[in-house]
Amino acid sequence: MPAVSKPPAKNLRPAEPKAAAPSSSKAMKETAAAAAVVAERERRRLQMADIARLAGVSVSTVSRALSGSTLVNAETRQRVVELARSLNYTINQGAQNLRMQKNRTIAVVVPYDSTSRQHISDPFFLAIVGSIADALTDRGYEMLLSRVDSEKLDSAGASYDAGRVIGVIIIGQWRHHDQLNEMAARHVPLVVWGAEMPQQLYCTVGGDNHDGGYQATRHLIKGGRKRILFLGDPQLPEVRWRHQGYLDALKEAGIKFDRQWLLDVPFEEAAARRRLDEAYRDGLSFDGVVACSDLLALQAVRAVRATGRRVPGDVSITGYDDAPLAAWSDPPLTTVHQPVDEAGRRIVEALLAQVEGEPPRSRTMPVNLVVRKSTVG
Amino acid sequence: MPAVSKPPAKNLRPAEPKAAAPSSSKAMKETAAAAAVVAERERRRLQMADIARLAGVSVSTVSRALSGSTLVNAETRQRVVELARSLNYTINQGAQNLRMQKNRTIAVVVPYDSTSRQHISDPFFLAIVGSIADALTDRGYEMLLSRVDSEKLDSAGASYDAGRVIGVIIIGQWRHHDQLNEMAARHVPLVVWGAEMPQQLYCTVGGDNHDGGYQATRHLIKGGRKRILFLGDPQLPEVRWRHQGYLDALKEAGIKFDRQWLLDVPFEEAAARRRLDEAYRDGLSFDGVVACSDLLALQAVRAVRATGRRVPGDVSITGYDDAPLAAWSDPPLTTVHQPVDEAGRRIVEALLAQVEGEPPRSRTMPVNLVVRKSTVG
DNA sequence: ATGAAAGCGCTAACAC
DNA sequence: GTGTTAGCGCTTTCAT
Repeated sequence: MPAVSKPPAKNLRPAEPKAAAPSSSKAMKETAAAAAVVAERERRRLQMADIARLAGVSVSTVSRALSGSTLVNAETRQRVVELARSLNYTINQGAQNLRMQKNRTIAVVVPYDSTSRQHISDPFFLAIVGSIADALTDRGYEMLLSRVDSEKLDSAGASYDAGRVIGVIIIGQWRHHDQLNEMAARHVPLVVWGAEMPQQLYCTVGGDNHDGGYQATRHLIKGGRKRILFLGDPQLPEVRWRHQGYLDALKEAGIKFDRQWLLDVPFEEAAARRRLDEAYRDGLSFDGVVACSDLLALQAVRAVRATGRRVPGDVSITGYDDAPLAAWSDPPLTTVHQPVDEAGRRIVEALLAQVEGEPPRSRTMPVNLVVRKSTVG
Repeated sequence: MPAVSKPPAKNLRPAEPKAAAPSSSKAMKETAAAAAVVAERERRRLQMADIARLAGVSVSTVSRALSGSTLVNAETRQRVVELARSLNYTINQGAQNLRMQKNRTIAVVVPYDSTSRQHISDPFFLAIVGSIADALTDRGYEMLLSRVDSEKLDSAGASYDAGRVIGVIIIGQWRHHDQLNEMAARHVPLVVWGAEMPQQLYCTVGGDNHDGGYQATRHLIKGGRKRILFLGDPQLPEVRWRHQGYLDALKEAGIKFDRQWLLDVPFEEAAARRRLDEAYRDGLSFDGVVACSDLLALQAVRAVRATGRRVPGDVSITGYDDAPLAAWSDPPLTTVHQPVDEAGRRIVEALLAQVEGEPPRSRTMPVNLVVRKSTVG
């Protein structure tokens, strides 16, 4: 190679020099063993060039061997693969991804709502995360889990813009319809666990909230209840649908809805209890409660019992989600079961479809009422 | 540029050509707007070169501007930053990491044990995952969550070897002491939620299991119980310690342990129930149960009640973990509270210390007994 | 204050 | 069947 065609090599190392390598490339003709020892001593991360040197072949050959290419001699391949194995060498995924323009990582975001304080520790959300993790693992994708302030949801989009992930899953839509729409408009592959809304650009997967609210209410009515409270915050899309189902069930039974029956509490236990106590103090009279989570329902149970009344004797109460707790509580809760296991699969399915370029398709899954002892009928 | 000094450019694109760019570099002097439009139309991911072209500066300048370097003219910086902002451009993290040799992601692995079937959906493990996610987020790290067959735990090490993550957190040690030791011997920064064991190379963070078992048992004894079963599988390190604590409490009270009192069931509900029913059938007589999870305890409650006996009247029962469910169950469980919130912080702390090169330091956190209604005393 | 160019660890087209 | 080399999208030294 004529000297004119290439400037002398310069020292352009990144901050951390990878190794105190001899400066002359000729001095690098060390023996395999020695090189391994050096690499180990320096505690530098092994790389393809090391394997190549040790195996006495070029990096291309190593690359081909490790990818199982038939272009490389079977025996050579064997040797390289075993060498890599024995040294615990694994292809640097970052470099590979960069070169191949591939990526199999999905962001899963659990927003925390500064107002309602229901965050990642919510058992139902955690269960969904688990279910998504399973579905993703099954399909060979990786999951990057993070918490994000729900006011800054778009920071979830940033990890997409940064090429860090190829799609985003958000657990719960809260009040952030607009932010979500914006992300979708930017073509971030996105699936949100929640309820379908009018004028929605993004894709949601969720339970049938209208039917959930309807079934629970209908069940109470069938049990002879006529003054039924609704416990939840209808500002949240999921809750709004449940409330609509509740209203429809009332109407169907010819029961006129009383504004006072709506107890718009956030997903927070203490607030629910306070709100119920207030209702009693205000002389509100009721014989049924449709709550928007199992924990809320149990708070209602406590509030009712605190007045000397009985559940379900005097007041029937339904929960929502069918968390493990619902089956074991006192009383065991009649509750709307959400299909957590299916949820993970559906969410992942919907996301990967978008990654493949298909248009977003929302999906509503059926829910079913599990009747236990917190209601009569 | 003399032709001799450089071979003609060849087409060495990776599989997906990034854009149908004009072949002459002179033709690339498009206007800013046009370029943006093209990039958008091609739906190619924006990159630094695009921003550079649009801003009329070199990529180096863009790089410097975006990193807030003072080496760049304040006004230029402003312009570049705003341009990037308005186009939702974000530095490609993969490329940046590769170049800078940095990485802030941590693998969190929830093994599933094919034998006992307790897997990622276990509420307690999920809660720990949530707690770790919080701690990691707080410190600016990312979390890669995955499930792994506990027989192939070392695949967790692979993502370290691949440079994908800089450390690994494993939730639950199960029976895989040896595999974990191996990983640690390979210097994979590693923290395991579990119990400390003799001859352990890896770092564990966990509750004080001996004390948990001891406190629960002691509480039963104080309540006058003398024939106390232990429900759990002592093959698991955590359970082994709890059992030891149980034995020590018995000995201290001068109660002789009867081999039959050990009901070695895995963390699986159905099995626990079956085992208890068998015990009754075999004529085993007992007045207390120390269970190794809240769910196990509740199964015990059912089994006891199924014989017409009462809890805690005839049999006192303690749980373990203090899951949300324990407070609401029937009866509310006396149980050993595990410090979930602190757990996440401690685990992350221990891991990052290792990443910084410090030697592994295990940590045992205090636990405390929460007395409710499933025991007398 | 800015630009040119090398190289992070890898893959694949091209030459032999 | 194997080696050489360009380049994935960045950062940083060096030169200006």
